[in-house]
Amino acid sequence: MNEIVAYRTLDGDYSDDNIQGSKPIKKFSEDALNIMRHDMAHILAEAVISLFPTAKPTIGPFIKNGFYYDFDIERSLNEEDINKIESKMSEILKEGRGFDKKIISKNEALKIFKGNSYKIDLIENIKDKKLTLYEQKNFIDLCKGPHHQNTSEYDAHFKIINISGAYWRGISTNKMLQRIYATAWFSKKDLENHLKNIEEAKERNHRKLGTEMGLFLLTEFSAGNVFWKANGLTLYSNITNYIREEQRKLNYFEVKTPELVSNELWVKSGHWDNFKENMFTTETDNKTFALKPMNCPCHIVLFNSELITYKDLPLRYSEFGKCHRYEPSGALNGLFRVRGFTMDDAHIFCTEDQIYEVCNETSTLIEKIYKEFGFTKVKYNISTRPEKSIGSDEDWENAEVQLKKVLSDSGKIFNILEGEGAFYGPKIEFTLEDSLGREWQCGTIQIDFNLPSRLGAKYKDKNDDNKTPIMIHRALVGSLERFIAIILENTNGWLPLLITPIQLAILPISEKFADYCNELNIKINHKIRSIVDDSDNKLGYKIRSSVAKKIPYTLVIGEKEIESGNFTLRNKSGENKIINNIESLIDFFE
RNA sequence: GCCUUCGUAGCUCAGUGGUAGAGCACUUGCUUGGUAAGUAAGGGGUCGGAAGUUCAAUUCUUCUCGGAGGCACCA
Repeated sequence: MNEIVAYRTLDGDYSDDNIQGSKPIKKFSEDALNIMRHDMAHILAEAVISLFPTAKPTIGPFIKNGFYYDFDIERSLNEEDINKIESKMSEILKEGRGFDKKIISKNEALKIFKGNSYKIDLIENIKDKKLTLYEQKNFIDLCKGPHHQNTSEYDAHFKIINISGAYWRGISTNKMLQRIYATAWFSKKDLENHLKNIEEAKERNHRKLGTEMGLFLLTEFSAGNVFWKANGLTLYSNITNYIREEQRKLNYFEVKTPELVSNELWVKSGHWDNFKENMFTTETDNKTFALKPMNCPCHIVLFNSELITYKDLPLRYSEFGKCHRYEPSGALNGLFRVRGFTMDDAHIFCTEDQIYEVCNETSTLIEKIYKEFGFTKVKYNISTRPEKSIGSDEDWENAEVQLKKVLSDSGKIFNILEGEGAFYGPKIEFTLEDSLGREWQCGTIQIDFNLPSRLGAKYKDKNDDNKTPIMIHRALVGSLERFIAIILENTNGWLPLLITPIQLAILPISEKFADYCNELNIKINHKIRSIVDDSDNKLGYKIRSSVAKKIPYTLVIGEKEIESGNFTLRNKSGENKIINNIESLIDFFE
């Protein structure tokens, strides 16, 4: 039997043809899995067509963990339909299907797909004169392939995951189609494992953890805005305090600027023209105000209020700035995407020559903070000059070279996203990977050649001439709200000791020891975020309850401890550590 | 914003065209217990909101608000 499924070309595409430089794709490899998933998309399409003969198939690629197929179907599919489709797919697989490749002309293709306007659209947009079809027993699809010869070459284990809407060609003015998402694997075990991972991710959902740990509330009274509870605010403050200390070491000036700002500033900055639709506005005293969607113009207002000389540069303004952006209702997503969020923002004013120094210190800071909060896998992207941009060639060239140098000097491997920079300057983006393998773009360093001159920022150089500074926008974790969600899901609520809202639960074995515990709590709670559970419950119950609240340590206090003066510190897994006195206990948490 | 779907007690969720139920939590009593649920009793809900159909709506219909999963969007 043939052990080669298809080929992988030099540019990474899959192909049936062994073009020069291609690598063979072996059976059951990762690439073969993708091809199998694409096979399954065709099987799905056959199943759907057999159950809904008027349905028009459109496109159906493989994706991470599975595949989808978009259909135009007269009525919307329900749970029952899904079950039927799954059964039908199983039937088809039992019979087995071969995928026969046919090369035909455009005209022939137009004839074959004449009832399907979507396929016609695709065919008309294909440049080649010849195109390929893959034909199976009861279904034929326009498809560049490749496919396995026959489904009998493997066991496919699949499951339909969900149905959703998706615009034809991804354009929101086009018709919305029905997208069927499914997952597929070569073994039952892989499938089950994947389904288990989905369950695991649900268990770790930050909304669930937020409720269990008493962190925050999301309510209809302000969709997209967070009500922080005491524990959540403790967490939030612990993060900002840590960042604040680190910034202080780097000579930042922390500032606070208004949330409500006259549109005069937004008109000047250009935000009014470009982003008015995404800003919350209000009319008061016949003037228009907007909630700030970002902090930069406000920081330039501060910069302009003083006489700044070259001796003051680099000048670093930081702000935990509360920003508001109107996000479409469908975009809101727990703490991940909100309408009111706090940026750990800073704007650093400097000269061209200082770009390297500033970006280097910022990059180091970002690394340090990610590490402290438990993220060690970081990816780096540099986005370069787009077609539509402002600023001189020299400025762009200089800035891009310096950004690249910052990363390469510290031994980082990075991607270059050509032309992906903002119109006002290039940027570095920091993406971290969490324990479930998901990636989150958090930190960013952006050079700005535009806004300082637009808002008239000036400093005096050595010759007493007015110069326009370069401004560097910089965020470390990005939105604090979003970062808290990421860190919660990454740790499943077992937050780093530094930031966890409650570090220690003191558990008296019985009421008799409650006073001792409360006194102990008073002695330590200026250094340790501790609570006493003096409820009338048994020890086992109290332990269970503190574990459920994700409190990392407990101290069990009974006759033994009081007599010996020792403390037994229990961690979440039930391991004990003997501590001799209060000082050592405090040291442990510091 | 669009598609699908959901909204019942503090939390997780059952259920019904005749105004509701469980577990956990909570309160009280008993229990004073040594490492993940001791025990009994009790309180608690305009069934997201509005309108409509009906003798009767939490249940059906429409609108609206909010959530979830996607799509689009994300300076």
